[in-house]
Amino acid sequence: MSTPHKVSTEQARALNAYVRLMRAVEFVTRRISPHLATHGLTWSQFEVLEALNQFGSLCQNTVAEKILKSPANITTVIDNLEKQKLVRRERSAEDRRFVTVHLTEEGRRLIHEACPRHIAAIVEEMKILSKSEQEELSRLCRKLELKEGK
Amino acid sequence: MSTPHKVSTEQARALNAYVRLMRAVEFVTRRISPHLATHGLTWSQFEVLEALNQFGSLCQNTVAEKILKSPANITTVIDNLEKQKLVRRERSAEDRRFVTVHLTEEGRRLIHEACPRHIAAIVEEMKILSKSEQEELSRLCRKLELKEGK
DNA sequence: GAGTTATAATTCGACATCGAAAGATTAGAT
DNA sequence: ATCTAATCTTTCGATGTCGAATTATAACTC
Repeated sequence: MSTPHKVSTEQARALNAYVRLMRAVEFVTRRISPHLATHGLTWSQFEVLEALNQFGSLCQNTVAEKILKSPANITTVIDNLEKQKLVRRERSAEDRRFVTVHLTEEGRRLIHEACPRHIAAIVEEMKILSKSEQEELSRLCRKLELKEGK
Repeated sequence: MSTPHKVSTEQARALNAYVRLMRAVEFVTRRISPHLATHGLTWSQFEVLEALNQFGSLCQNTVAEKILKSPANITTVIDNLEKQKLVRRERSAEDRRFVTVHLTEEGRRLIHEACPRHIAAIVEEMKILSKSEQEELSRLCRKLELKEGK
């Protein structure tokens, strides 16, 4: 984004930080992703399984919140996970609008196998940063995420 | 990614930094994106137009490198831009394997209109961080991006 | 209890994304 | 000159992504 438009020094600094941020995520993601492919999982599928493993069975709306995706999207991801028999849908008895999603035994086995490797891959990526650098990165990113001043 | 798996303190710190990083990008992107929609552009379409505006006409392979996407993907994005008459394809005369992509007048006009707003939106997001924080973020992200030690 | 409003999930259409395979073209080797 | 390898683009199939409209259900109001 270092554009031909005239920008002040301050704007250039902000833009540079932004571009670096985007590129870092792009490259880190690219290096981590292959680990998931070996388990036959896409990124979103992994995130859904992980959320179910961590929080227990959830309704689809909650899954969407956890992995920061739209409900419409969750439907298709769950569809594909169900085809692979990694999760099971269950229409709630009390309120029939809700669909609760459960891990199957198969799904639980897979995520228990994939998760440690995934964590290891992430740690491997981040350890290029020192302890204090990791903490500083967390702090800065949290500020960007919240940005309530907006 | 704070998982139920046992992780050491060091792993937890690395994971936390990673999750913060991902979420920050997710939220910042979400807040910036609406600006593009007002110009009828998707994220990728904008990136392609911007690359052409910045570097001049490029062949598709180069566009793919600039915006960090696969060549297969570029084909469809350019297809959609061409439908809107924002870019023009031209088979290279010297080496007919290459397709050079040019901005049309329409495309140039649009990107000149959209770019400043986009930059403003980014600056608005990043200015929650101080000068030195922006610089530190750039430095940390650059380290993550390169990570040649791998 | 009938009508309104709210919420959960799905469907639909458009676009993005990638890997793999295919097609076209060039460059290099012999 | 011909064969081979490399390179650029496209096509194909699968998945993901979203907003908007739709369906099903529940809760609320009067």
